[in-house]
Amino acid sequence: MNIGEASSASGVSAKMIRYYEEIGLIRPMGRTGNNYRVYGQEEVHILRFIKRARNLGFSLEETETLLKLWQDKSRESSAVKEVATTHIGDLERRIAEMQGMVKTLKHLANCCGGDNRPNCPILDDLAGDGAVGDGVVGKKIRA
Amino acid sequence: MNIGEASSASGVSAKMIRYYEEIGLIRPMGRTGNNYRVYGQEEVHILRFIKRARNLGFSLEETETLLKLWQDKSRESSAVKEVATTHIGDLERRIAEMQGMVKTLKHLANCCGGDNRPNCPILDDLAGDGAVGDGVVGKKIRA
DNA sequence: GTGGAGCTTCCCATCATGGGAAGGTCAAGG
DNA sequence: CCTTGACCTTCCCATGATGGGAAGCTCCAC
Repeated sequence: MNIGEASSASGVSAKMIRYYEEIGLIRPMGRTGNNYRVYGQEEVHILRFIKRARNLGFSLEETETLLKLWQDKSRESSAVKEVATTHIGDLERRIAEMQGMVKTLKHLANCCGGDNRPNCPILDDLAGDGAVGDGVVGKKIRA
Repeated sequence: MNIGEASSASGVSAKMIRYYEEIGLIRPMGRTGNNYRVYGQEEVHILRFIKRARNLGFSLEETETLLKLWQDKSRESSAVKEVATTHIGDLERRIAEMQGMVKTLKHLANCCGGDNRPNCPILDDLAGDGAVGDGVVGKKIRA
């Protein structure tokens, strides 16, 4: 199987497969005489594992940890659970931040007529003349 | 006022102030004889506007739009409202995606004993042997 | 006059991904 | 046999927003 086939079989772009190899997330693949990478079912399986972990929002670093745990027969499932629960915490913190932003924005948008008059509470608030407060919704956009 | 003072008055790092100038988000500042940038209250005000928009999760591009609308006396507040509501939609989509991830992860973590036995439903699911489905929680991590 | 704090520009790193160029290779069809 | 097009290879660059740090200048206080 060439990289293109492995790509469509796993849902990971060829570009990313090469990148994952480059950063050591997956082992360098064997090559044919024409220097093409060769993949088998095993590799597709690994790539789909990675794809799913990424879909769940794990970083590549976390994915690497999970991948090693997956391939380690003697691993402790508590280690995996810890990675997962830490990640849940991260996600929930980011969700809460974003919900704060939405709440503030909705409040402002509700107060904003949206008509042709230049008065706009959204801009007034951003300019700091309003009373909604200075950055109360969260300091960091991304955790 | 030098850049350091403007930075602490606005909450925007000196590095970022220079960057905003470089990408044209703010006008190039006048310089003193020693080539130091000089800032006044007006500029601090603008920087705080930017800071607040960033805190609300607006991208720099959106912030630029808002900034122009803010400085345009003849703007229509409907334009501002549109930027805000679009942004609310973006945020809500991302929140929903993340909530899907959290739900799936919590389900998996609940099923995972977290003890020393190597059986782990989280890894089983990531490996694609489980029944939870293939990436149902959202294709893209970031919108 | 000296030390340290602050300013300048310039380059590099992050994280994950995509775009694209330049060149090799293979298969099919004229 | 030769062309065409699809595929592969490596290499460099870009994103978005931010930080780190080096090298060199200036300014102020002591």
